[in-house]
Amino acid sequence: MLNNRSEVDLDLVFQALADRTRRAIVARLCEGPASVSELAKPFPMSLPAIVQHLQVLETSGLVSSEKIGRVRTCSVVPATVRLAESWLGARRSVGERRLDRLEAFLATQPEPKPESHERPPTIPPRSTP
Amino acid sequence: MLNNRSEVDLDLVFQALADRTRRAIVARLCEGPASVSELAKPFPMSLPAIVQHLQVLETSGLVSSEKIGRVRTCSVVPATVRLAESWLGARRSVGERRLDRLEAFLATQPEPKPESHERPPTIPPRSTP
DNA sequence: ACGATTGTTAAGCACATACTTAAGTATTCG
DNA sequence: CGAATACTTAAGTATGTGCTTAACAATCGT
Repeated sequence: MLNNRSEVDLDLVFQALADRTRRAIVARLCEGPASVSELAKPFPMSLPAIVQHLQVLETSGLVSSEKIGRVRTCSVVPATVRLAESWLGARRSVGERRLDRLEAFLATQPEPKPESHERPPTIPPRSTP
Repeated sequence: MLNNRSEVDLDLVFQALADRTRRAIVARLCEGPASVSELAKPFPMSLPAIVQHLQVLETSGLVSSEKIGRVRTCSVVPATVRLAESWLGARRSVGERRLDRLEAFLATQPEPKPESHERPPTIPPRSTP
């Protein structure tokens, strides 16, 4: 039902967030609503490019906008930010459950041989053969 | 500094998450490590396609893997999941600060008697959950 | 009414993505 | 050894993305 819809939405939401410019726009809108040209000002690209980014953001549901007169005012949609955040939170909590189980297991072991468990992302794990 | 690097990483992380199949792989790996063909089993696509998805995930830092013998074992990298989550959390908290400010402002308004026919606020005081 | 401001639409281009099939490489097992 | 297993690599293809420039509204101040 809404599971399917959420999945579709998440595609669009994460896709929208997968761009530095769009993340900057979202960050800016979190400080308060802004017009299109106001949003465009910091970026070294054409205004139509920004409009396209805004379309992506609006299609994803991260941003909403309303045009009054000749100025379109954009705002962030917190619920959508929360949607993405909660997907990640759900994954993390599962991982932590697992980590808890691992720790519980290690607590039963007599020799606490320290192993690194958190590495920087791009560095491959040390092989322990 | 590391800000720049984080931004670059976030591009890759959100891009990696912007695909239903890859999110399902991450979700599966949050339950525990798995081999490539084990990961491929639920999906109606070729094994090379899954390998390509895994490369995207590994490049993003969301997944790490190690090959032992002929089987490659993949695991999730919780720190990277947290990286994405915390970016969203930071945005959300800014938005909530704003909402707090709005609510504080509304609290200072003595008479909610609407005698002006100004355009009513487009965003209601309390957001829908 | 005129011109400046603010945004929109359309077309096009270079490059990236999500697959496919086909063929190859190790590694394990009988 | 030889066959099955578990990937890996390469090449091709269709579609999507992130821009650009050019031309076109609509609205506002004077």
